[in-house]
Amino acid sequence: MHKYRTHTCGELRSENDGAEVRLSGWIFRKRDHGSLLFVDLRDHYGLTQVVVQPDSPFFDECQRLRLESVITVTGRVEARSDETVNHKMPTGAIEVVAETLTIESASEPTPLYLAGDEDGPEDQRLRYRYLDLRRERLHNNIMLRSRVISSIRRRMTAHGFEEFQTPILTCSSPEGARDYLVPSRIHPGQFYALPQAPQLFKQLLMVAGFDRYFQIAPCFRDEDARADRSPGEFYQLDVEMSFVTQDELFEVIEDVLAGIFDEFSEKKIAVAPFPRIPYAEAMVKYGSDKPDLRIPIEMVDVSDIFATSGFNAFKSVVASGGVVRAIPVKNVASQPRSFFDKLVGFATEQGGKGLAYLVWDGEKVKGPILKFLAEEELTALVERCNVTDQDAVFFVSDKPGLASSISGAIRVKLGQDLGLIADDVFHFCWVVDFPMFEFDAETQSIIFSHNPFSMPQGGLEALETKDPLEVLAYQYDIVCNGVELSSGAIRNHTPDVMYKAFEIAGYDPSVVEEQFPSLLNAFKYGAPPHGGIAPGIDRIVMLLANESNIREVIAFPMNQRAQDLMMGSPSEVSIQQLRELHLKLNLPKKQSGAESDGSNI
RNA sequence: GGGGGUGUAGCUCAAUUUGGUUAGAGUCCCAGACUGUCGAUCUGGUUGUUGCGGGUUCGAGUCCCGUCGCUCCCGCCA
Repeated sequence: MHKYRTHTCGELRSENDGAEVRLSGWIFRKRDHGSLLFVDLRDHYGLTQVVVQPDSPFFDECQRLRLESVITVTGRVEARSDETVNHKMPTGAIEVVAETLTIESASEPTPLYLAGDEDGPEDQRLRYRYLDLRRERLHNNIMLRSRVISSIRRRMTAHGFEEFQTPILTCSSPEGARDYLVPSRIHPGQFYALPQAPQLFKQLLMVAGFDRYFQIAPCFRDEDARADRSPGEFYQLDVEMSFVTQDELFEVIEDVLAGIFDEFSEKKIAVAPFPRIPYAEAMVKYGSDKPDLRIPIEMVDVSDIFATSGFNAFKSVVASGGVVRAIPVKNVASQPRSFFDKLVGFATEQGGKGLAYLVWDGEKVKGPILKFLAEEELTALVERCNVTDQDAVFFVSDKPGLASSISGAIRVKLGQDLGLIADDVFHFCWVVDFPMFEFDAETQSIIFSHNPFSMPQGGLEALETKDPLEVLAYQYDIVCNGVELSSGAIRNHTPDVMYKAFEIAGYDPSVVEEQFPSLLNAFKYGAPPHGGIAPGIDRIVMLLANESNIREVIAFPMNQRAQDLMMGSPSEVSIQQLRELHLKLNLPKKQSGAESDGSNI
């Protein structure tokens, strides 16, 4: 008989009745009847009830054992009598009557209670992550993650992709987020950087002729956390393809993602091809470049109708380059006054100057701005917004950018408050045709709006002849239920277009040569047209696991302040280590309090 | 860097309007009882710098100021 187990704790059924078996696992729960003891033994695979009889020599010992102790039990499988079958457990038809018991590892009382549904405090959960991971929900999330990644590998390989590794110690790049730096011992004063993404390497692999690349790639960015953004590091399904058009790439990614979501979720998935929404249209219709298409509300521009109206507040905004966006909502005429007032308050919180609205209630139209509108303007609004009885239309008027973000926030809020967001569906879409450049109000200059490596639509000619702010890029995002899963692009693979694009963004050719020497040089020796994308693995698993915080799908996450409470990182290092690295600390003056938790480093 | 929420026993939470005796309950833990439970049950018991520091007051968990932790958001995230 195997030293530890003949079966797992999720395995035994009534067919095993009478078998002599051995199980090992953790004591999940105990029910102590004084002269009869039930132990629910748990391992990775499940739970099995073990019965300890009063005449067992180890009865007292087992009684004293605390929950979460690890034991090995040898005994006989017995089918339970009809009244004692537990239908809630897969192994509920049997139990194991213990004949011998070995204590592998006794447990102290645990700082987290593992047999309940309630989460403990976040810092305790992180500090004792190995205990939290024993709980079913988290345990399942991590297994889901493993299976998703394994399925991704199968699917990518089936599509003809090869998996690569790229360096973790690389060099700092001038664009993007803050880098994590690693000092060099051999080269005093010089640093490696951890890659924010393997962007340059994957493009160089295309130049090297490998054709179809993928990697489950760790990415490191020193940026602050959000609920859906783990600080420090995260994983991408990094993809790059040669000789590919945008549509071909979409087809591959749609197949992989739809396949994954179909395999690992019961929710409905909008079938491929996913809708393709131009960026400019998304900003008007949904007020966002990551629209949640589950919300059945679409905004419309009504600037022209108000431009000539008697409502001076809006009229003047339009006259000075602003817009008016209408948010039509079905069946809200019977909502109380407070519903409308609260929404006006919300609009102000979002930075709006206010929120106008009209309500169609039977024969009557109501609303604070009604008196400013002529009959034909009202008719035009009804037509433009597809208004029917009992509908309301909200109006936001501001500069285009603000109007989009405010109306977008209102759209999401309405979706939530009115319960319009179906939670049994994954609604994917592509947002395409992002602008190549944008105007930076702060520096009063033109900057890259996404990344400088995208191919401008129309190529060199577009860059040379069009208004830079009108040039679109082969730059796209894939979005699911309002979550941005990834950006991607067809890349610019020619030096002359690269020089020109950087010139428009105010960079001298020498700057391009200095900052991206590897890519630029590589492109001088024959580079294939190529493009790619890099969906976030953590976010995909988060959606599939129905979790609202990304920590719930990461085995060992950091807290919001980028600390690993379990390992105690980041931490101080010895003077000797610093000396070898030619570093001298220059710590901030203000050392707070006696509390020494390393947080002021 | 800024804004919001929160902090009471190991854990989950309570403590009445504007502040009033020795800060309670469940769970965990400890002891005892119990042969069919499955979140076992029953009896008894231990557990507190009310995050920390200061202030107002005859009196502070409660009010004020500061500070710290956790968290959500903004900034940031090619």
